[in-house]
Amino acid sequence: MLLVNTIRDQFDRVLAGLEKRNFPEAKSILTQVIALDDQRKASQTQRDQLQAESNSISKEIGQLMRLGKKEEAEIIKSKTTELKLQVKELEDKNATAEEELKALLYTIPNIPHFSVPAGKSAEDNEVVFEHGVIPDLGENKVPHWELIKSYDIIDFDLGVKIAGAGFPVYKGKGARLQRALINFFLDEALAAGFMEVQPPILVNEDSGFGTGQLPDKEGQMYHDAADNLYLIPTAEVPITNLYRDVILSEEDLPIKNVGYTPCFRREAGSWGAHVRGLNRLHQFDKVEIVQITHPDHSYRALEEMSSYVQGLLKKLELPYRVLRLCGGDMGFTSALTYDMEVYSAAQERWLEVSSVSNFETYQSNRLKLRFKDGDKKTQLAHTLNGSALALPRIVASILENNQSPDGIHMPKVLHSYLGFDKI
RNA sequence: AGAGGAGUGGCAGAGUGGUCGAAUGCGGCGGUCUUGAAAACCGUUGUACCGCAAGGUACCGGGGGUUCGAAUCCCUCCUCCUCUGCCA
Repeated sequence: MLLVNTIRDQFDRVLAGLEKRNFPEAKSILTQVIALDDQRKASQTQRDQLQAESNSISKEIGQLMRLGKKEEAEIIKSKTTELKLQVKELEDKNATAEEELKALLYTIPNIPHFSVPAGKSAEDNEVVFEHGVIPDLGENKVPHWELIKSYDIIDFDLGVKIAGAGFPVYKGKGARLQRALINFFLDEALAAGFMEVQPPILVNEDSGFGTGQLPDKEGQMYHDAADNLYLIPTAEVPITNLYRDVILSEEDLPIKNVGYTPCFRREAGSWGAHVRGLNRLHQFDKVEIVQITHPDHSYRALEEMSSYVQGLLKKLELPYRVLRLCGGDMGFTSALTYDMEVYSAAQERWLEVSSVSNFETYQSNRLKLRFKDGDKKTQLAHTLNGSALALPRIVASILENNQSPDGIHMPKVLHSYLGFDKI
């Protein structure tokens, strides 16, 4: 969430940013935030004053008691009754203001970076780079949902039987392809200086709030009510929360973590056309990279992460393009997001396989993720993350783009991981 | 899962109702001394909020309560340790 001080000090910039996102009633909400914060400050100052008075009376009573002057102590005791009532009242007022303030701040998305284009929907995203040649499959192109059937490598019906729609079962070479991709992605990330972590895939409420999935995306996550835990929609949640309530030292930065996890998304209400086969699932595998950086270096880190992900796509020999998301299409918590899309030659469409974002201090403010700078002052760090990569659509694209009469050829870089070169 | 014990500052560890934000030791930082280093000695060393500042307030696992006053008493939740049970 945004810092109230940012809203105060850079009101116009914040307002302009929210307008770029088409955030409604921005001005009135920002004004409300400041008013609530003023209220909060006023009631706290008052409370603190009265509490100070009450504290000093208590000390006095303590001294009188020690001297054995019980009667005098009794007399001034009565002075505190009124104070206590007032303090209680102000505390309630303060708590209410704080709650309202927080609730309001939760509704405000991050401020877009200046380079983010204005726009309402995915159509306004800006293509910043394209690479590779789109294969021409001619008349014989077969979509991946048919390929997986004819080669018997991914079984949706079996998944329905044991779990439900959107939970595929990978079999034989299909399963081995999953494992190969995961290992390939992890090895690449290790070579690029990321430290591997294996986090829990169930997280508590605090973690959900820390990275911003809660409160607004509650319905997107599977929830275990018995223990109040959430199945993670992405490894971003547990990995970034590793650093919740942490004060790092400047030398620790940048922190670079990578983790493989399954991801779970309810995708409530988002089924329809274009979601056949592997295009959208309730459970899928993803390798995620996370960075925690000094505020001065976060955009450099974002570019690094973007080229790192592009490097993976090049090694997999997939045609791809990079989009800079527009204000209207960007995630709630992000300041700047690049989406990487691969071309799926039988579906004849671009599929998002990675999303690389800089959250600046939006997450770290919620997470209380800070570092001590050179002047020994604590300040909020910047958090970033990106998929590197999400598997299903990569698989879809590999299958479709490399199909041929004699089978599906695997990208060279995977051969040693797979133990075969063709399906 | 049951029984018992315990959670205090970066770490170790004292403190069981009142000048306790918290002794002491270690570590860290600054300094004296030294050719340099070590040792010794002196000083300093948590976080957040309000305030221009002085200063004030809050925090001793989380939350709630008792009290004029809570690290200390009560309730509740969480976590860890030991024993018993169960189990990949």
